[in-house]
Amino acid sequence: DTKKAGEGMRLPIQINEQSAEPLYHQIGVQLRALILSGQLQEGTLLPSIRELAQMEKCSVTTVKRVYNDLEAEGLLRTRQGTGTYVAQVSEQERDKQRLSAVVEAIEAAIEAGKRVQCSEAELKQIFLEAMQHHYP
Amino acid sequence: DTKKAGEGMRLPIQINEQSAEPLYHQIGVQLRALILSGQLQEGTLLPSIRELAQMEKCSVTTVKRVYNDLEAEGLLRTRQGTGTYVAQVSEQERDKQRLSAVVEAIEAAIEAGKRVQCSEAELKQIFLEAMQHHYP
Amino acid sequence: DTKKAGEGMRLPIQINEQSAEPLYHQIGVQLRALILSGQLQEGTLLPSIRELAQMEKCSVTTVKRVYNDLEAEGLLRTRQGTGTYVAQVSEQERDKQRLSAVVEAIEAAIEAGKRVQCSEAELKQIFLEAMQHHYP
Amino acid sequence: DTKKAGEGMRLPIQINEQSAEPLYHQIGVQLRALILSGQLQEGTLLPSIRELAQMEKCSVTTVKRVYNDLEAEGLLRTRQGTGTYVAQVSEQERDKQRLSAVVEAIEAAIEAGKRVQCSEAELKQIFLEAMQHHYP
DNA sequence: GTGGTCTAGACCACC
DNA sequence: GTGGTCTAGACCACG
Repeated sequence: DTKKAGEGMRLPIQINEQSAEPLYHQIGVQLRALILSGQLQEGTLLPSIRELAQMEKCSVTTVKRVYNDLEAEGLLRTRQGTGTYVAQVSEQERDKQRLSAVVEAIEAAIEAGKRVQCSEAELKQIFLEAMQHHYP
Repeated sequence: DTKKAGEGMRLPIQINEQSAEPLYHQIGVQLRALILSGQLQEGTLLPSIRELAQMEKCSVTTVKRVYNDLEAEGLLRTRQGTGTYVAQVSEQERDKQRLSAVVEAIEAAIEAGKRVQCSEAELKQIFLEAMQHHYP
Repeated sequence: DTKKAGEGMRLPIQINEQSAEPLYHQIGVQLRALILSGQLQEGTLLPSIRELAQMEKCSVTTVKRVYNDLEAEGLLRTRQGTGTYVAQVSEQERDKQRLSAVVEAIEAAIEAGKRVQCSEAELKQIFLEAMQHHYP
Repeated sequence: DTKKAGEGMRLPIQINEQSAEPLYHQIGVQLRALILSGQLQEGTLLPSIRELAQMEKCSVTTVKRVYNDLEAEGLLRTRQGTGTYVAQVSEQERDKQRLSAVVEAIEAAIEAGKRVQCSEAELKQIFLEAMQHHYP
């Protein structure tokens, strides 16, 4: 009961070559989000490390590192000779993890605001303005 | 008209040993915020590199890098033999820079939310909840 | 004097999908134990490679490897066209092999204990406690 | 308050070249045991990845992987430019982890015994005999 | 000096 | 075909 993805399966992952953020981290963040948001469902077969490496124009080792990290987090399941699958995660656990990165980022933003002595109103205004750009 | 800070001047800068964020970056972010928010006024004499290194229990080269970076940004000015001072910055320029880090952080948070397919309402709720913790 | 097993013969072999242990190894360990403990007697006809592969939902090459390994150990015998049988093994040889895996596992456990500087008493307590769970 | 280890610090780690066990795993198991058993105390500076690689005659990348894994487990703490230290772990957490590998190994041994239908007495005898060799 | 990332490629094990 | 390990070396970032 593992869904097979087509051979040419393409993950919507975008690499920003300009960014100082490490490659494996960029890929990891996006793949993690795809799983936690349910865009990749349980049991889905991911591209092989070689395929994804080719797609993202990076080394096989780099992709392997991403898969390793996500497996350590319990989001992926790897079987030698077979491939790498989206692991079973409890609905509860997934919901918990889904927003954790967002909450952290919001907290960080608010702390940045407090460091420059933003008022509550000032922060809210910045937030709402940014939201209008993203959810018009 | 350069105000002298006492020898024992202490900057309210906190290092988080646990964080993976580089030392020079942690210090830089906080010192920049102190200047941009007006907590350190124009002309104020900062602690010498050696003094600050001792206070923060880090290497002098680390502090040197921070002072260099902020000088390059035009926030600090170093005079040979006298020390490092908070530079003159136009009100307009300061206001512009003051919130830039905050805006960036908010943008990053919203993008993290979109990656896991947060709705507008969901994001707003997370933001407001976090705000309540910081501005009770 | 070779006993025939019915076509639908089912071996009590359980695959653990979660384990990182290779499939052929999981199957091999259990089949070997069935033979060495006498639960499968001399001359018994085993399921065909294809049958066992179907039962365990694995590849025929995996089962083939298991049969090959056990044949190399002298526990199985394959006759072209007829199938694979439990081989004749001297009582003495079987007794010797039966406990070898157990002894090895016990040794490994004790060495793990010594690495974290377990006392003799500590190790004995752990062992006895675990035994109580398995032989209540 | 981090204890400095002498430059030539040598860890009592033995590699078995014959074993099929991966290098990074062999090193990891032993280093983990040194920490959990208290032979390496909190704050101790470990050999640099290059030093340890030279000592164990393996690649820097392999050592890095070990340090990464143990850091992910919370046993090590790494600071760029500075080195790798034994992390602070609560007494309680350390005690819990210290025996977990041992318990697992004992469980595995007992299960191996049950597969070949060992009696309780038989298993106990094997265990006690093995103990006599290790704690004479 | 330290660690952090990335590569290209080798060789092996599993299915 | 798949993943798993390991290497040697490059280049960068931090203190």
